[in-house]
Amino acid sequence: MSMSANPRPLLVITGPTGIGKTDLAMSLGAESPLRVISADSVMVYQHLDIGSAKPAAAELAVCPHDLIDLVPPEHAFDAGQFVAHAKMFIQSAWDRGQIPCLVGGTIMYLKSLLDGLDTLPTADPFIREQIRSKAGSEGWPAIHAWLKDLDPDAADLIHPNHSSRIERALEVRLVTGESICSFWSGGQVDTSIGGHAVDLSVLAMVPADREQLKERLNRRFDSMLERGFEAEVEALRQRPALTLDCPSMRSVGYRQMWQYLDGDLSENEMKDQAKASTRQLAKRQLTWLRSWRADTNTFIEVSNSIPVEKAKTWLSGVLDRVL
RNA sequence: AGGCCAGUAGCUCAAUUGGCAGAGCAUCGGUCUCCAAAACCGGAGGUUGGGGGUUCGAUUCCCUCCUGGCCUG
Repeated sequence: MSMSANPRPLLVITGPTGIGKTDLAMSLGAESPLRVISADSVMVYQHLDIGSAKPAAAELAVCPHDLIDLVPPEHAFDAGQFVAHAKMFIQSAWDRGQIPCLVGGTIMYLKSLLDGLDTLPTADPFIREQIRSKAGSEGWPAIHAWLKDLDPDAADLIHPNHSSRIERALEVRLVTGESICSFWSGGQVDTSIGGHAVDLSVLAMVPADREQLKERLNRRFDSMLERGFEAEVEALRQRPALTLDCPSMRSVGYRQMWQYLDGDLSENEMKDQAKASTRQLAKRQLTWLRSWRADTNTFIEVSNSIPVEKAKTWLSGVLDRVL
């Protein structure tokens, strides 16, 4: 595939949960030929609406989002699937003469797409189930010892308690017979999309005051409850294949509501833990943003209102350059 | 009013016979190559309600005051 001479524009709006990414994208999209593509590991699931802060149907009618409501909640979506779908939607936007704009706070998805993912085998549900059931009876340090036996290089890099990374490394070793380390190219990944180089502009929204963001997140969860979040989870619980082990139900808020409906948490515990998990999510997202592309991203501070004018200035600067 | 119980980290609670005040959660920082709203690692945080006494040494024993809860009248 030959590389196009002219890079094609790709926008990203990211930041911690609840900072106003979606609202800002819709404001910008009203005046420019943007096509919003979600980069959110929870909005991708169907029927996770209130708790994922998904835009309302009326808003989506005005400003369509790709990569929302893509898979049923029983599925395990992952970074690899995100990259494949996102590339397709970005290409489609270009083909229509639109500017694709990734909007979301799942930084690992954005990083996987923009910095590239080495060619590793995809997730294997059967192998994972075997690993997990063994871990359930013997504990993760025992699985780590198993990995150390098969792939000492990978085991040395992974803490004995770090279940997800142990599982992945072991999975790759069992499926391919090779160490996961042997697949790492050290950044020599092709990051073009559909054969086109990407002209990337990232806008990162960060809170001017963390306490203010926390208060907003607390209010947002209360508002979700008022808008029927409990009923949403009740309805999800009617789906036979959906369990607390599914990634969709392990997400912030859904997990705690599920436990509350199971009778494992009191109402106050559910609220407090859901809010705390949301704050921790925002904290981890900010940790990502401090290091990820810290030199190339444009950071704008957000306090009480969404800084639409600043973003418009950023956007017009980008458009002048790329069009 | 009297009696009893309690008061230890932001919260819930440990601390053997008087012997280096700890844990979980929250909080803060970090890690991250296909579950990432996941999983994990690390740090900080205390005049043990106040004051006094005994003791080499008091969260622990004694006195007193304060606060909260329960019981009796």
